[in-house]
Amino acid sequence: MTDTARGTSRRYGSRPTMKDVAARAGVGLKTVSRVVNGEPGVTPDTERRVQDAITALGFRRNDSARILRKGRTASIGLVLEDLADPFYGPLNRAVEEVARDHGALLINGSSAEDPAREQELVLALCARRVDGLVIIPAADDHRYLEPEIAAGVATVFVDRPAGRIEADTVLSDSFGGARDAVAHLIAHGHRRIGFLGDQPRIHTAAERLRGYRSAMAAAGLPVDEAWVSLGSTAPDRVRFAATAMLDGPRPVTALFAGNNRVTVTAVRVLAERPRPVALVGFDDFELADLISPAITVVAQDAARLGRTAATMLFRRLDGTDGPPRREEIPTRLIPRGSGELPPPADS
Amino acid sequence: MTDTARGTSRRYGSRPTMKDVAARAGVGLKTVSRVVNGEPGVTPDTERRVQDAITALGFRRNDSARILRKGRTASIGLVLEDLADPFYGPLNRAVEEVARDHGALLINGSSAEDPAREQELVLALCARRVDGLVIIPAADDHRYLEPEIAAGVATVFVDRPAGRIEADTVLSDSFGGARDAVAHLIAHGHRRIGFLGDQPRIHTAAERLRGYRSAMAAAGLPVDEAWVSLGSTAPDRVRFAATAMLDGPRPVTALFAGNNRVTVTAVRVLAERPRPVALVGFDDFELADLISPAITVVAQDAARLGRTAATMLFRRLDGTDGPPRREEIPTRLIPRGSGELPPPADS
DNA sequence: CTGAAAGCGCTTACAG
DNA sequence: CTGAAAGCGCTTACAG
Repeated sequence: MTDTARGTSRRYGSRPTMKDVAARAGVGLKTVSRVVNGEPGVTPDTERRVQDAITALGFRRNDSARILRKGRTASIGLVLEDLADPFYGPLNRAVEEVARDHGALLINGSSAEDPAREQELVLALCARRVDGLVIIPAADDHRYLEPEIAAGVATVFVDRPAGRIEADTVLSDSFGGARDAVAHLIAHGHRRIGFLGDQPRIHTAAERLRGYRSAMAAAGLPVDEAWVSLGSTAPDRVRFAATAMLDGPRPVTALFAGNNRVTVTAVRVLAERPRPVALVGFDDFELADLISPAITVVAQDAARLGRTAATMLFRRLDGTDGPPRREEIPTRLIPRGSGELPPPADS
Repeated sequence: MTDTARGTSRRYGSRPTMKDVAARAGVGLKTVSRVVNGEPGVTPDTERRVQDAITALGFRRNDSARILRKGRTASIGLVLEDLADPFYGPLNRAVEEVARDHGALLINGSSAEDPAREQELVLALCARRVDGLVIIPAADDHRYLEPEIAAGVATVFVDRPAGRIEADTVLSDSFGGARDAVAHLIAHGHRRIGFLGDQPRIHTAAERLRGYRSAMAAAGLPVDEAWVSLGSTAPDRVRFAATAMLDGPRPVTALFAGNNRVTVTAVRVLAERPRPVALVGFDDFELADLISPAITVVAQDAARLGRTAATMLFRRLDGTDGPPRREEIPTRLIPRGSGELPPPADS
């Protein structure tokens, strides 16, 4: 009886619609819509009949259809470098929480640090008509987003700035954090300090290098270019670069590692060496305090980066106008031991 | 001129549609659809006119509308406990990669270990008509999913089994891994071994406890119930429980920690104590080898869990029928030092 | 309080 | 090769 009322529509994979519910309850489509959406103007009796039909048929409103009609999709996209990178976990979670507070779902994906893949993913999200985007960019040219932004897709860049367009941005203070880290090493007596950084086309890597140079210059210390190595964070490359600095003609007595992955490899390299070398790493990581010596770091507040970006996004969606904004999140130096090691007496 | 052709539809926030493109190119709607979807049967000249209109208007196909008509949404949902937990990062990424290979987007969210929130999130995803779901369950009753599964939503549970329904499932071998860990400690001379586990209603926690008991029994060792503590993974609770076992009337000489968060706290507790205590942790974690002593772990292959689950999901979507399947992913004991410490001579 | 008609932006099935 | 009509499952605007 139930099935017949809906014709053949009970076959596996198909779902009842409001039309089916209306037919079963013996009411109009709009009345079902009213009940489903809790709108007023339905008698208790009618409402109950509709509710019964909903339960009997296992109806669940198709939000895709609703979205098509309403305009807003109540979903936002988050594009980051790698969902598996622990640094982005708290950021991801923070964006999710803000989205949830605004009743939105979160679609996310990894760019794998590939500009083409970033663009493909971002445009796929735009085709799905996400209301907004939070992007940790891999590309350095985002002009491809201009038509989308003009069409109303709110966009906020986090962790790294947008390339060749003006957009809302939330960044950590990479320059200041790096400067503080190197100044800290200098204050502990170091004069030859190595910088192990990420690829120079990445904004944060460039900023951290700038902070390194600024601190060295402020202390009147010359920088031997053999002490600066930027490139992939692949362990082999970092290991090679660190070893070259430590065993070169003018060996460094301290290392500043430009991000968490570099720090991890640096820790491994230093653990194998007979004499201690000072180390400060950009980015905090779990158990940094349990390694011996405990690792001094410049900590970023990844959750706050995400929260700030998502909040900015929803503010735009709520109608806040005005020119693109840039917010900077401070970093914090956490001394734990490795950054307070003195240079060797004979250096 | 361009704007006039589309009437007022160029206002901020609105987007051109195929109808707009058709009008501008002077062709029918269906011809635009053909060009946009690369279907055959369009003369090069017509195609060029349509392409020009697309470019001029900044048209991007609305995939939400397309989805409504086509049935499949080309998106899947992933519900896990906490996007910020590093254990789930590789799983998340693996699911994303498989989804991407199948042209699907990934919507994900955290249940925060709250059954109500899991259900709310899962049903929201069903309302969006995701094609399938990968769920790391927080709830222990999933009958709420029965109508959805009957309606064709493919569902795979990972890391923990579904509650009170039959469903495809991918699990790590928690029992075997725990048994191996405890047997390893026994082989190194321990007879009084503590188990620090997660909440007993979590399946993996129960399985690991079962593995602990099995290994003790197999070696003919009695278990003092003061050596078993299950509960929240909050550091304070774990610290309290570990301390009680270590300082009790029959002090343990070794600890088996039931997951990564427990292990981290256990490491901290042991680092503060004068004499070494053996430790094996379930779940590997970064830098476990750099702590002193390096931490012996039972490693799960989280990426493989995710890959297997997502592959199973798309196989169902591709039409594979048959009863629910269960796959078990082996674990691997990695001796690094902490699990090979002998008991104290006077024990 | 209730419902029929039109429309969101596409695709499907069909006819020329 | 091309396009008009119907429909996916909802909501909006309106009329009774």
